[in-house]
Amino acid sequence: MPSKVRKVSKEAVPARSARLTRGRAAPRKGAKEKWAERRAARREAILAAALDEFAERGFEGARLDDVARRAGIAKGTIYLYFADKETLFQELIRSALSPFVATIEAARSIDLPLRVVCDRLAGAFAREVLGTRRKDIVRLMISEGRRFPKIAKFYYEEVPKRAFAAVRALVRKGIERGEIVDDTLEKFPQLIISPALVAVVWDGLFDKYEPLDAEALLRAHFTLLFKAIERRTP
Amino acid sequence: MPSKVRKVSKEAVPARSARLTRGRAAPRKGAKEKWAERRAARREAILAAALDEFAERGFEGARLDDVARRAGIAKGTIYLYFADKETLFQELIRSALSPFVATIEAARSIDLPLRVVCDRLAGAFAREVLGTRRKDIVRLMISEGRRFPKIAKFYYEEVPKRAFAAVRALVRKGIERGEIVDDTLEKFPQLIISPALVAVVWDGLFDKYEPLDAEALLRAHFTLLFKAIERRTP
DNA sequence: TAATAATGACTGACTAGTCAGTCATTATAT
DNA sequence: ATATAATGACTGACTAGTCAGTCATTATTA
Repeated sequence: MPSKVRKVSKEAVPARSARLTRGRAAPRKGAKEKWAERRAARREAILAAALDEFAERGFEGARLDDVARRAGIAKGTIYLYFADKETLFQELIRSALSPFVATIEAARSIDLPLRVVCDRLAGAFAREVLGTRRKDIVRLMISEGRRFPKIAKFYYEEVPKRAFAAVRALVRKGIERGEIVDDTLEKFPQLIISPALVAVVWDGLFDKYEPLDAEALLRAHFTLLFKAIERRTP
Repeated sequence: MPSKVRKVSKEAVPARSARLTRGRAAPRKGAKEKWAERRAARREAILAAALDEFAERGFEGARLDDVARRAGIAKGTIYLYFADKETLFQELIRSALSPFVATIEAARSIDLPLRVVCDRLAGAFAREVLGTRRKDIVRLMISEGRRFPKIAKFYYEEVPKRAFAAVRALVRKGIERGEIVDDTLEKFPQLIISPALVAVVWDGLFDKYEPLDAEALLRAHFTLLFKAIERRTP
């Protein structure tokens, strides 16, 4: 860890981003719900700043002073929205996961050839995870998960458990339709996503030394995989 | 992070494991080299303690007071062997890697059918990495690597770069021999090891909720993989 | 006894979390 | 409409505690 003297990181500071001051002409709306909206917006701002900070320094290394600076607020304000550092971290993971789970559940019921579903998922993963801050969430889980059993459990229930249930359902359907003949993936659904994990880890660790085309990797993976499992048509 | 008050962790303290005091009757040996030996042994003890501590708490979370306690020495002693915390971490990775690299290099020149080599490597990985503290080194690299570019680069040069060179050599040999017909793995050697990475990450993160038989996973992986790439014998 | 190794109390920089006080906004009274 | 009061979001200086790294002292060895 660059034990350098810590830079005072003025970065990304939208200089005192003002209080929760309304900017737009007030539409028909009770004062109460306007405040609720503003609180929600500020909460989001803190979470966004926290993602930057935690992704950059890890849980222990992250400083709430810097989260506050990134969000353009005072440190005390964070504690009006989150009980403590750990709760902030937990809520960060939780909030990032909820939209993702929906995507997973949706995949279960797609009614297309398995091969097509897989190719679409590969694209979606490259676009929606590797191409966004979500990859940082995955990385944070990998890096910090062991030290936060509660969060790890929550993550397990929300992501791999659901994702693997979806994989199993899709594989079963593929077998019933006669598209594929091998049920290994029902036993080890991990085998379908493992190159995706490699892509997440590789990126930002070795990418500088040997760039990796994640989407091509996933495509190659599925090409090999389907050669192995699909009905042979010689 | 269990923000509990930090337990004073008396754990694993081999109660004052004595100074560098010789225990055994002195054999024929110059005083100089005896000292060198003892220094080396103490160095190892510190590194072992450091592995425990870093693996448990991560780089930022690790306390050198605890490393010292685990090693049964005083904190100041650590500084007689390592310049600072970061150097200790770096040397930990470095020392754990050197024996491992030899294994990788050895694999290149094995002269057996590719399938057999792969099965052996799967077993070796399960035994020598997943079954030992080495998996903690891999995990540490995954977790902390981004924050230590120098160490990440070193790791890259010593492990994936060499390992993938070996994979490429083996694949080429397999093709020349007519054992396999697909060169995807030359382009993406990551595909051969990705389930191993999954196994490392899964273990100690989700293992409690859904145990994973790593060796079975790797065997299933190679079975599928070879179905896809080996010469078809219908 | 001299030289070297080890110790552990200590320092100083750093940070999670607190809280008394400020001030923009909203509600109420005139 | 204007003045006054109430609200509660926000602030930032402060506390209490942590921990990497130092060094004067003590122990061991030759």
